[in-house]
Amino acid sequence: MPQDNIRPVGRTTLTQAIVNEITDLMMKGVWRPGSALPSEKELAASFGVGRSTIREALQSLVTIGVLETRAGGGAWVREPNSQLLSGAFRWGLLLSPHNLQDLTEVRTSVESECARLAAERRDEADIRRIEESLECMRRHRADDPSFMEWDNRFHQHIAQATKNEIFINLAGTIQSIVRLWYPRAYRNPETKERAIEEHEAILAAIRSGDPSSSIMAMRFHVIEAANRLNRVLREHTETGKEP
Amino acid sequence: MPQDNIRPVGRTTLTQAIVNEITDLMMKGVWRPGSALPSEKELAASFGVGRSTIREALQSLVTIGVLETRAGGGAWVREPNSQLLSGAFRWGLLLSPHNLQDLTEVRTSVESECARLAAERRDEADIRRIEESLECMRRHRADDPSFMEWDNRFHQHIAQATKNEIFINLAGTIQSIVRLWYPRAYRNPETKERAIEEHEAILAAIRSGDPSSSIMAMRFHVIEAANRLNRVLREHTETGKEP
DNA sequence: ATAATCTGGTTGTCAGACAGATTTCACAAC
DNA sequence: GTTGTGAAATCTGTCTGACAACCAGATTAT
Repeated sequence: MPQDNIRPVGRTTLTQAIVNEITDLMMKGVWRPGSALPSEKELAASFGVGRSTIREALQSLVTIGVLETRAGGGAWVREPNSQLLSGAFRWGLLLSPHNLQDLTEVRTSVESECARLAAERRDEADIRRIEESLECMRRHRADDPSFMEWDNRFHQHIAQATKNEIFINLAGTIQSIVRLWYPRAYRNPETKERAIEEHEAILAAIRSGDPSSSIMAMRFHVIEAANRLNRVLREHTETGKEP
Repeated sequence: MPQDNIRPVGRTTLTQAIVNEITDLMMKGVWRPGSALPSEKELAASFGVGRSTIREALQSLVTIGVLETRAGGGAWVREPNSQLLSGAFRWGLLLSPHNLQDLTEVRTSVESECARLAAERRDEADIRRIEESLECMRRHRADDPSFMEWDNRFHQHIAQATKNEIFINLAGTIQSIVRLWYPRAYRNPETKERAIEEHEAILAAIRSGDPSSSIMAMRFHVIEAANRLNRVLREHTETGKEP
């Protein structure tokens, strides 16, 4: 029997190991959002490492936005707020087309599932919020930043209609990444008109409560949006530089 | 009218300031992917701070995945890859509250999509790895921790067969959360036998390259596994809260 | 009761030290 | 000229100790 799946050769630095330990403990619910971590000295003693190592690990989590520290006041697990999380990743997103394709696949899957659940669970308030977003998109079709903002909210409100916290969070993460890219797509004015049409179809499907047509409408929209973006990127032969 | 907007007061720590400086320089193209950064000592001198501060900043960027360090060899800017994107999802999931039902919904969606893509893209090596995991599950059906470990790898190898790094990471994160609940499900010995049968069906579907039957097999398995777990939890009147 | 002050613990930052890894480079061997 | 070798210089990984700034709660003074 071939030893194909041995160990991923856990060779790593102590600091990164501590980061993993801490995040594991957070996932296990030992430290949940809003609660305080032990002091650096205690952590160092518990893990059997020096304080510098602990500090490097904690600072990593602060930079990512998972923790918050106050000089003299300890470290705290932050409340979930996808906004700030993704802010930390802004600089890394000089995507290659390959990354964009991976992201599109995930987005297609997650958002179409959101659309399905939304069709099954939406209430009056959900529909109203989604409608409003769409209406605002139409009204601001001339103003790119506003348009994108309402486009974003449209998708976010659909996620909220699922009443599933994790989907809401996933969709929020996706939106905040997608948002970094789409200003470029708007160079082509036709983009926005098509987007509005596709959003109308999605809204109609969710309002009628039909899961499978909601999936299809959302799927179509996400894939088409990615195609439009790809076309713009290719035309400008900008090798995907600054956001 | 309340003074809502008085406090920008950007006071921050030196470490975080250095993180911003470095990322700014990277975005300006001073340090491009593949190039090496100055040594920690030089950076400390240039920025006029201590080496610890520089190290905390660099380690943050290593954790995020923007940099790579080699002991004795310096720090390098990494090529942009999907790991950055995966991180965003991972940290988001870490903070969002996870109850079993929400989690099961998300898991069903993500893993069945993985199964679909795996059926379309799997190569010989993928199939072999998945088969091996299943074989090991059979061999360790008496040892709960080992069994769960191989169960985990089975799912992980399916994710790998998608060749989509974001899905691989997302599935892994979900696995590690799910893993917190499942030791309890094994109190019922029948659980493991059923799991093996369901895994066999998934493997067969993926091996035959049939996307839709792969989706169904995975969907069935995830939902059934959740049902079994719920049954155990209810018997023990442990309310389905956090682990 | 309220305000001022003290106090112990905590984070932010620095400096120095040393082990282990890596690169460099001169030098020897073919 | 190319390749292999080994030592030196450099770098990161990690720990320890130190001190200022800071925060929260207890104590004291008004």
